[in-house]
Amino acid sequence: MTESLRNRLALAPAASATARAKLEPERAGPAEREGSNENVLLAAIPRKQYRGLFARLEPVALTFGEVLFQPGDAIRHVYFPETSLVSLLTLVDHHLALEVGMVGREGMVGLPLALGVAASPFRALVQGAGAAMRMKSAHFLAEMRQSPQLQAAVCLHTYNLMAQVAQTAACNRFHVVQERLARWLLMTGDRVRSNDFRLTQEFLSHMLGVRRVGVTMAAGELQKRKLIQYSRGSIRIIDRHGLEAASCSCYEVVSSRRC
Amino acid sequence: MTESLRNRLALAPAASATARAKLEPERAGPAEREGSNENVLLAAIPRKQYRGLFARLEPVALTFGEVLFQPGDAIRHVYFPETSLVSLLTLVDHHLALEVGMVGREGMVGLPLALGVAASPFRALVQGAGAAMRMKSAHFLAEMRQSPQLQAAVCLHTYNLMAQVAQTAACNRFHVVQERLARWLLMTGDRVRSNDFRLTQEFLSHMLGVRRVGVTMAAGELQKRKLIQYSRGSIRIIDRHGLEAASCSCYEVVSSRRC
DNA sequence: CGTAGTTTGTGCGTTGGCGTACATACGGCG
DNA sequence: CGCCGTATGTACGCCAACGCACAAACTACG
Repeated sequence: MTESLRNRLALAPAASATARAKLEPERAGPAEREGSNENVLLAAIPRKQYRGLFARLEPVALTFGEVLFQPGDAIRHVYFPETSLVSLLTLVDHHLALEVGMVGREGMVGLPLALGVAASPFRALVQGAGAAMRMKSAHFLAEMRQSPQLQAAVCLHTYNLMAQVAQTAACNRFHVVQERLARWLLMTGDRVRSNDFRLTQEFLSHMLGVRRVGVTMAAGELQKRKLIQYSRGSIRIIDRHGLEAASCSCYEVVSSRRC
Repeated sequence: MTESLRNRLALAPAASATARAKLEPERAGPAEREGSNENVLLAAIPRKQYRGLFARLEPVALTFGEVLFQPGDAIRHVYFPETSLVSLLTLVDHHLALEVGMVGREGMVGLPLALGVAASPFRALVQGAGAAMRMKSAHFLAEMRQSPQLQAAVCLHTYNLMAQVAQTAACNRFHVVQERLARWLLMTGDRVRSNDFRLTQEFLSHMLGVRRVGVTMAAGELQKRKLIQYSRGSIRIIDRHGLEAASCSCYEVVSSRRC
């Protein structure tokens, strides 16, 4: 049964329609497109160039559970999350998925294109609904050629992502579920800049690559320690400092690299 | 005891002097620098440019156990392995190391420099003694600016490395030691283009992030199944096909990406 | 308001790997 | 040749997580 559930999620990872509809719909509006919610990579582009660029950027509202790429898919658009959050998953044995990185407003989805490869090795799954900008692949490549600032920002993001993926690898190897869960919640909280989000334990189990029951017990323990609070698909961080203490050192390692 | 051993290796991962000396010394000579042993990235540079480049390339013999970078170290040189093999390790909790990628003649060590960051997040540990070319960081950056071909090759390698790290992450999460050991041996064999190499189980345990005893048992099983043969620091693959069957699917996933 | 579907909780037995300790075997060096 | 350091093998208790099964609670919708 667990197996079949995993299978379902791996092949059609969208949540149920009802679950989708209620996930932070108010964040998806294009109203907040400006200001500090702007994507960091786009912000790196000088304002003069940006004016021309703007015509090629298309605001999109990403919905929870949406899959932007599957491994091997041709990359037609690149995405620049603003208030949204995208998970990068590695698939293995055709039915298991593991999150290896997350991309928010500090990065982009479709990075391989910048490296000259038109296919992603990951599944890109929208994990936090919200706003993003997107651009056709050809346009993005043209912009890259024109803007050294964009190139530099993309390179830095590539470096950070690589470091994040590697740290996640080690973390998954050495740390127990509870620590990893705490880290995941903190990192997600950082990126969506909010302390509560809507996620089921089932979903979390696929991110962390463990059984759903494992999440239940880890989350139960964290709740008992008054660090988080949750019920039926919503989780709230109520003691950020405590949660940092409960998480493994990987959290500060990754988040301190933020530059 | 295990702890203290790990500690020792983490802080001073060089093997004993005797172990070092005997590890494939004949491969380190600069004699084979030419031809199909050449590094793939360097090979991407057109021969005209290469002539000028050559003056800035310095042949070096990498010895087993040598550490090229520690995490956070400034990158002074970049390395282009030819017959040598370098492991990239993520350190965690100050005493545990885990291999997240390996770089042979298909890549370079010091990649972050190409991304505009002068520090590596990894430890780079020479895992297969042999020849390499190296270049001062400043020279490498200059070459990058001059040669679009080199840029493209480096980008492709970045992509491949990212995919490899991610696959390793998932592999470490889902597969048992025996499968991972088989995969590791195959990947190493591919890169040094040989079926036997000199490595202790202790060393392997740090690559795979498991106890030495775990390696003993996994290797014992593989030997019982006539796939490998080993004794006192040397391992030989005697049935490549069988070993592929015994390894997890990650091997073919990663090695098929080779392009 | 009740029912169906989703989400969370609990309870097994099993297992792969951990930490530790100690025993054996090999091989280079005096 | 014999010794000592290094490498490998074996053993034991332990635990986190596994796979599976089913119970309980909540919510949305008819």
